[in-house]
Order: sequence, then structure tokens, then C-alpha cells
Amino acid sequence: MTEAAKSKKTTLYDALKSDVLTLKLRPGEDLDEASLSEEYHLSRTPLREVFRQLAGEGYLDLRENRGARVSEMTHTTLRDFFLTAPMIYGAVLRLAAKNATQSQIAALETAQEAFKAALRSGTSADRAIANNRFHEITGDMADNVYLLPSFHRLLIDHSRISMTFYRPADASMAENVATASDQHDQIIAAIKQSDEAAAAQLAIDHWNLSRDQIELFVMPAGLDMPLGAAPKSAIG
Amino acid sequence: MTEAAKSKKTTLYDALKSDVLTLKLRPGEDLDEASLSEEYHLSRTPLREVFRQLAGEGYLDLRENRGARVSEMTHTTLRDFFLTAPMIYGAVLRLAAKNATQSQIAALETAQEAFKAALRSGTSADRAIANNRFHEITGDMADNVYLLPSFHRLLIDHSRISMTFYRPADASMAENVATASDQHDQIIAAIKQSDEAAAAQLAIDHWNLSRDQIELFVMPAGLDMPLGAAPKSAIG
DNA sequence: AGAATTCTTATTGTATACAATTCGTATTTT
DNA sequence: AAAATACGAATTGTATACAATAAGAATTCT
Repeated sequence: MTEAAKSKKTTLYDALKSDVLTLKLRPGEDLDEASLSEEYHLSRTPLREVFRQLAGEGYLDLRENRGARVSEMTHTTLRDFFLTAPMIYGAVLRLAAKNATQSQIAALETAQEAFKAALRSGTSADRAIANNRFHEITGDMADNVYLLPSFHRLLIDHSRISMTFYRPADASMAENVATASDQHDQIIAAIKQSDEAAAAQLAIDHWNLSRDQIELFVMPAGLDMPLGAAPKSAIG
Repeated sequence: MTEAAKSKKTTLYDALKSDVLTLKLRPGEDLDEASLSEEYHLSRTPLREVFRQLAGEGYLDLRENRGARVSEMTHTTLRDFFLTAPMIYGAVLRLAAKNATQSQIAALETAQEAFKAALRSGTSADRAIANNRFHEITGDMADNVYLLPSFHRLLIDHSRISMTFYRPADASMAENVATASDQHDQIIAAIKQSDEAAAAQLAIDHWNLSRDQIELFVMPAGLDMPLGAAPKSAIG
């Protein structure tokens, strides 16, 4: 039964990660040991170990005598994110272009196919998970223990930010996502050619696209009102 | 007695961290749950939770059914370290110069005094811990959740590398350490003046100094042989 | 009534017992 | 004798019981 038991722990671990990335578990949300323990058929002891690990990786926050909650997204999150991500991801893709193995490249291509499939017929959550998987593989390629901790932390919020600032119905956003897919293809090409400079530049471009998407969300296209119409009350 | 119990867990946590940083626990060394449990008067349950947390922070590696060991230093460590550290630490000091509060600056000055005291009369381990503390505070100042995970991972190996490549008896190395202390003073000054560019440059300088120290270790000063003596074999 | 305090309940933290796996050793087999 | 297998001891993983803390409800006091 240990195979099943280990699988139970891994199942819990993977499920919590996925739920955090897709906002099924919201930032700041409390996690109840007892109910999760029952839900995943696992005692509290291994469950709490999983909590600790996820806290170390930045998915959860642990507070003394007050249980675990999903790590917060504060008002400084977006700013810090876009300040840091280009540097870290530029370095990651540069190293990926330098170090990627053939099997890793194959894995990246598979992940990109899965991402495209999610774009065609998946939910927003499917898309976020597939996208996350793609970037995780570039992290594997970079293979630098000092870079990866921050990179992984960035990927968590990248997924949560994408889930937050996306309206599937918005045409501009749909186009943005298609562009993201194109950039993935270009990233693969740059890595295949060991073109470090191109890979680093694509990292910048990729975050700029994310930033554009957020702008589309925060600053929607103005309503098509004729001049001289009754003014709408300002919000805020 | 929860105050004492919590303190026990914290004591274990701090002790293991310190032992890893000072190489009292060597890279790759196995940790025995039973004996540590006895030594720190703590049952295995909370002990294993501490292991998980330390693993998440990069101090330990956990292997399924095979216990915990101190995270390894491989042959790629030095290279990856000096490849990554200038970028991360440059960014950290830049943000520190931008964001530091008065109380943080006071804490940094206190840490620097402690570092100087360790230089005068402490052991190598004291020096390493004091130095680590100094840099940890600059991390607090930077206050960026995406940067800190990698920064902390770097600090772990910075300490271990320093402990490895240092001979107190070597005059050049002693001078190097004095220079490091001067650089700390300059870092404090740059932060006080909110001089981001200077802070970022000092980060570069500081790692270059570390690299010099390693070179002194790997390539010791030539013996004082008269010209015409048997040539020494070149290293590298 | 409002504030403070005590008591109850729910949740978190720890210890211990037990199950499962790994590792070293001894035995068997070729 | 070398390799393979099987056994046994030591170590790791999990469940459960219990202790300690925090949060909420009820009571008391002013």
C-alpha cells in the first residue's frame, strides 16, 4: 500500500499546487487540516509536511498556531512582479538556450502542443496549467539552483495574474493569447538554435505581452459614445 | 510549556541552519532523525516538519524513504554561483538603496559592527554567520518576494564557499577580508544616500572580491624560488 | 447596556505506536 | 568463490491519541 500512500501524498501535493495556480484556492484563503485530511484520505501528519513544503516553495503561508493559508497577492505584487520577472526570466531563457538537452527540447515541444490544445478547447484553468508547465520546462533547461527558486515563485504569480486578468470573451485578449503561443514557438526555435540573445529578448517580449493584457483588463476600450452625450459619473 | 516547545523547534531550526552555513554539517552529510530528535528533545514529527521547511529553503535535500541530507555542493556550484550572484545581488542592493527604512539601516549598522567584532576576535564560523546576517538584512530592505528566494539560496552557498576557501593564516586573505568589511561600510553609505547605482556596483565588486579570494586559495602565491629553478607546473 | 472575564469549542502542535521500506548481513545456490 | 537470494535490523512514513493554543459564546460585573 505504500505505492498508493506515496501517491496519496503526491496527489495532495499536486492538487494543492494546481488549485493555487488556477485560483480555485484564492490568495489568503484558509486551509483546514481536518477537512483536507478527510478529503484526501491522509492523516494530518503527512498533510502538514506537504503544507511546509508548499510554504517553502511559495504556494502557502504558515502562521504559528493559526494554520496555513494561500500566499497573498498584495497591492505591491504586480509592481514587484514586472520589476523582477524580465531579469529572472531573461536569465533563465538565456541559460536554457545554452544548456537544453534534446530530451528537454522534446518535452518543451510536447508541452507547447498541450498548451495549444488547451487554447483550442480547454478551460482557463487548463490553459494556465499548460502554460505553467511550458515555463517550468524552460526552468529545467536552465538548470541553475540559484535562479530556479525565484523563477518558480514568479511562475506561481504569473499563473495567478493571468487567471485574474483574463476575460475569454474579449477579442483583444484572445488575440494576445494567440501571440503568446507564437512567442512560445519562437522560444523553442531560439533554444533549438542555441541563440541566447534571441531567447533573452523573447523573455522580455513575453512579459511585455502579459503587461499589455493587464492593461486591457484595467483600462478597457472606451465605450463608443457620441460627443455631447450625457456624461457618465466618474468611478473612483 | 508551549513557549518552551516552540522555542525548541526554533532552536533546532536555527541550529541546523547555522551548522549548514558554517560547514559543521558538511554538504551531502546525512541527518539522522532519531539522534537529532534526542539531542534537541523533540519528537520526530515536528523535527520532520523542520526538515521539510529547510529543504524548501535550500539547506537540505529530502529523498523519499532515504532521509534528509545537507544540500550538495557539486562541481557546477562555483560556476553557477558566480554566474548568478552578481545579477541577483545587484538587484537586491539596488532595491535596498531604494526602499530601506531607517530602522533597517540601523539594523544593518549593528550587523556590520558585529561583523567587525567577529573579524577581530571571532572564529571563522562567527565571521561567516555575521556576514550572512549582514546580507540577510539587505535582503529585507529589498523587500521583493520574487527576488528573495534566489537571494537566500545564494547566501547559503556564499557562506559555505567562504568557509571552504579561507585560510586565516594567509596574509592576502586577511587583507581580502578587511576589504570586504570596507565594502560593507560603502554599501551602508550607498543605501543611506539612496544611491542605487553605487549600491549595484558595490554588489559586483563584492562578488569579485569573493572570486579573488577563491583564486588565492586555488592558486597560492608561488614559492619564492630563484630564477632558473625547476619550473612549476601551470594549474589550469 | 456595555465591557470585561470566564468557560466552551474548535483548531493547531506534539508524542508515541505501528506499518512499510531500505540497507546490511548471512545464507544459499551455481 | 562469486552471485543471488532471503533474512533481520535499522530507518523512514503514517495514524492516532493527547496537549496546548486560539477563537467564540456565554456569563458576570459595573
